[in-house]
Amino acid sequence: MGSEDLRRRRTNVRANVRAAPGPCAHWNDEDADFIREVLDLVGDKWSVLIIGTLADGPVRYSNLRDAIPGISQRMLTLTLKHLQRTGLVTRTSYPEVPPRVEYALTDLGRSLLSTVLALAAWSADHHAEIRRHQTEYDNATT
Amino acid sequence: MGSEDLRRRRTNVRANVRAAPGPCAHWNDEDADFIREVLDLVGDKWSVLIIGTLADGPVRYSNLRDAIPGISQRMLTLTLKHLQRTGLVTRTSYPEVPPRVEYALTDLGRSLLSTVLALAAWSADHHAEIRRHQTEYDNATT
DNA sequence: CCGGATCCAGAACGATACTG
DNA sequence: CAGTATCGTTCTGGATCCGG
Repeated sequence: MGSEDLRRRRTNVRANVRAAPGPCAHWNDEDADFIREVLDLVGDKWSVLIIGTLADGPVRYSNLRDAIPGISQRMLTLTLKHLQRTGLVTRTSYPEVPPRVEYALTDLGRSLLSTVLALAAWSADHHAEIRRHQTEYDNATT
Repeated sequence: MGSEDLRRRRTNVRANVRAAPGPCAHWNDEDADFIREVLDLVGDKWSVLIIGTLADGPVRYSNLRDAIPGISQRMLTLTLKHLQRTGLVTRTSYPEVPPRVEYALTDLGRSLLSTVLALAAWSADHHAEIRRHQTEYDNATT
């Protein structure tokens, strides 16, 4: 693993003693760290897809792989580990033959799901407007 | 192609092949694309910080740079362009000497701010629990 | 004062092959 | 079935220098 070792992903960048003015009125510097941790967690390519797929109940590894088009086994495993480490999903392996492993959302994961759904709703509501701005911007700069 | 596909999907009950599985019960594949666009936009290292800093009103470039500790000029410029392209912020340059440029949130940007605040609240509420899970996971795997 | 341009290290991601 | 190992590519972000 080495460079992708999970526990070293967020090497702490503390020792920030507020030399600068508060960046924002809605959160302080410490809160900013928290939200960035969550965005690092959820802002990657697959996390929200996996969380959404687990919304209805436990799902097996291969079902996840099939349900999420385009994901590689590597990223599925990696992201699941990541989500498991932060306590959003649980992994349960049943000692059978053939092996069976189920992943499920924890209560914490479900609570995040609801706020992610708000973001999804915003995306659906405004994607047309976003597209309009984008093409407008692109035309203005060419 | 339509009716043939439909027939095939119906007869796939025997095989364990979910022909075109929606990945999630809460959004379809197209919605998944939208939310990923928004996450790509907002999930980077600086976007939310900038949005938060602009929450109270227009801010000049150099004030942004000072208010956001650790950001490089390159990333500030880049991220601002990105946000401007999607219509979340506006850029207004005043033809003065010395030059002055102000950035401000659009209505779209403010609407996103409110949903981002929900995520920030979730982060603040659960960061302790997350930390606990992380150390627990790390201890279990060593 | 407000950037643009360039270079570069490291991280994220994907493809493929292999294993208990 | 459910992963791990390894390699290669692409992308991100920081440092630095330059320009209007």
